[in-house]
Amino acid sequence: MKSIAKMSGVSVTTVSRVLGGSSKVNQKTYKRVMGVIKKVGYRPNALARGLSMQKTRTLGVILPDASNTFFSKIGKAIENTVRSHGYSVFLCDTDGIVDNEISAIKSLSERWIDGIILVAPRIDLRMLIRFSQEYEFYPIVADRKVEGIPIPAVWVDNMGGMIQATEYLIKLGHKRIGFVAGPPDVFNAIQRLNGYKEVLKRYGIPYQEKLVFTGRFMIPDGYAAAEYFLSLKEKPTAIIASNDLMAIGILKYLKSNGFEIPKDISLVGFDDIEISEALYPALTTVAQPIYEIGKNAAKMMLDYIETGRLVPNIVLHTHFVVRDSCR
Amino acid sequence: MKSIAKMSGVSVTTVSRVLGGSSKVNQKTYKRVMGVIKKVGYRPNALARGLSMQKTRTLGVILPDASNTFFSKIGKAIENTVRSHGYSVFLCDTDGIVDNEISAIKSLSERWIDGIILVAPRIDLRMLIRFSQEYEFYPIVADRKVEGIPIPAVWVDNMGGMIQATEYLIKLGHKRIGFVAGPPDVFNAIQRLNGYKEVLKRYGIPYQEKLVFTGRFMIPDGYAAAEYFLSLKEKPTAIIASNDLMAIGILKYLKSNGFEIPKDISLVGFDDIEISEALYPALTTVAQPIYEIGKNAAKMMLDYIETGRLVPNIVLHTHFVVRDSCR
DNA sequence: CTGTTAGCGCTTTCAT
DNA sequence: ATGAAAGCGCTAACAG
Repeated sequence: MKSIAKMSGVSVTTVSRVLGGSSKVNQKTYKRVMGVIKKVGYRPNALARGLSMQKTRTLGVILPDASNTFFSKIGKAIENTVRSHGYSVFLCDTDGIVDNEISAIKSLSERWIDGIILVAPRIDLRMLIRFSQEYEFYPIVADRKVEGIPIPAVWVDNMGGMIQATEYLIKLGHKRIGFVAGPPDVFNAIQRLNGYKEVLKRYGIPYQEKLVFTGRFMIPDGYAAAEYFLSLKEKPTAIIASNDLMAIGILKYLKSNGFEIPKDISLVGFDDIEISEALYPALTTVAQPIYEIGKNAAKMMLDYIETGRLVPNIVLHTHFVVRDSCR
Repeated sequence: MKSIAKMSGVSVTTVSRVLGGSSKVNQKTYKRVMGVIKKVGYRPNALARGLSMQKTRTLGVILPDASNTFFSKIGKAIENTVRSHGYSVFLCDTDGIVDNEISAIKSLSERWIDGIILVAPRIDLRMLIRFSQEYEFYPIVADRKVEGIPIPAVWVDNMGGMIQATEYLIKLGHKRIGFVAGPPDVFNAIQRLNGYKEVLKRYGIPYQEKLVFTGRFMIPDGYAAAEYFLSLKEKPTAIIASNDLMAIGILKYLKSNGFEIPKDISLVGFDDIEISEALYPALTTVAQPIYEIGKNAAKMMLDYIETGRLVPNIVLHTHFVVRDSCR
């Protein structure tokens, strides 16, 4: 910067102003300086700028599992919408481990990122708020319901989605519905289970523990769940998986063991990831507005940073996608 | 830092030395200062440190599509292996567009990252080398063959993998094999097509353009490909997809149109992503060492940065996974 | 409209 | 073993 100041015969300040698009610069000097900048191919030093401005135009995104399409799509959505506003994104993968979330927050804060978007975090939110104050970043929570805590959040009505799915099955005549739950420490997993329970209650069907199998949202868990359900004396006539990945595992087990879907057993998933439609039979599932989650979280962050004021929460809704895996 | 210097009655320099783990510091002062650091919960400012040291302990990773498990797994592998060495990772998604790759490089270089790992980049490598010199970062290329250009790279023998797949089909008795290619500007896509052609030649089977359909590596492309192949007068008895995602699309089309696999038509994929095994029939495919690609790229980068010297290329190999989609 | 000057928080000679 | 001071590249008052 110093050199380009020299080359164009002005002070560094003026160069800085040209770079910053300040209005207080003579048209002619502006052009001259800009010319030199272009010619030399000068690139500003974001570190120095950040150090000086106390702002980095960089955001952190913390994901439980970047190799899961559901989350990576959210990450992608965030990056896309934020980039057009001149922000860059730091991505951290935590494998769903709280300690990793915490160290990600710390590491991010050392880099003076302006804000952190936590996707489906498991961290205690009071702790998060403490960190955000101590390290001075704007927090946003995505894909987890937040209540009574001043952190802007966007989430999906998981319970409502599961209610719809369960109800659909019951109306189809199913009474014994197996449920593959997610990890009990994941808020969304609980919500989905609650949706299932709620519908059973409404329809006067007793809730049975043995019809619930708990997994960790991965394909093999679904496989194991199906194996378990089919070992039962009274086998379920339908199975709901708390996410599509586990539904895929179920599908796999059923088909390799000679069961036909939906003839012998009905199956419902949750998420509507891309492959679900391509499965055979195409999976009936609860579609989440995946991209929207990320996009909204990003927008909220931009807003939050801009205004410095808490932005209102956003609740998105699922929609039930009927395909060919139930009857 | 200043305040903790004051609190422990030493100079900033000493604090800096304590933080940096310098040996030239009295045991007692070390402990005293460390105590204060811990108590205050001090966090270093990575920006200032970076500015001063001209090193940020941060790497950039540029991916064509972060929402594709294949790439996000690679990204995850990189982050995992690099994190234990104190490095953080900036992830950029380019949607496979060269211009985005270039702006990602620029944006990353402004942040003074120490190195950039480009995964399956489409950029002209001479240009990359120019950038790396101009902006002073260490480049590593992953998942693309690099020859005659001084950029360390790790890639997979795509052609060899496809040769194996094609040969397998031919030995099964197939003569009319449809091939779903990837984008012609993607190096790996060309390599895979070449593998296919090579085997045809070896076995004296004439190469026919109409048996090749070009897609963009996504599920719908496979669907379209299958539709195309089955509209042919002489339909292929087997189809090879250049990646598993497209194979899934093919599977979908075939099954929804009453074709049985492998009875009516055989199918082979490429990549061996997680779902491929869970499909029905389980997909016979060419497995890539996905995690290894990322891990090796990361290690090479660490090495490169450490020694400042070019590290040798690494060529990984596929292995053919026979499952149930061929006969 | 433009330049001077003082930091931003940290590392690193160079003295002591 | 410790400290003073310069400097990394940039922005932001404050003067002019």
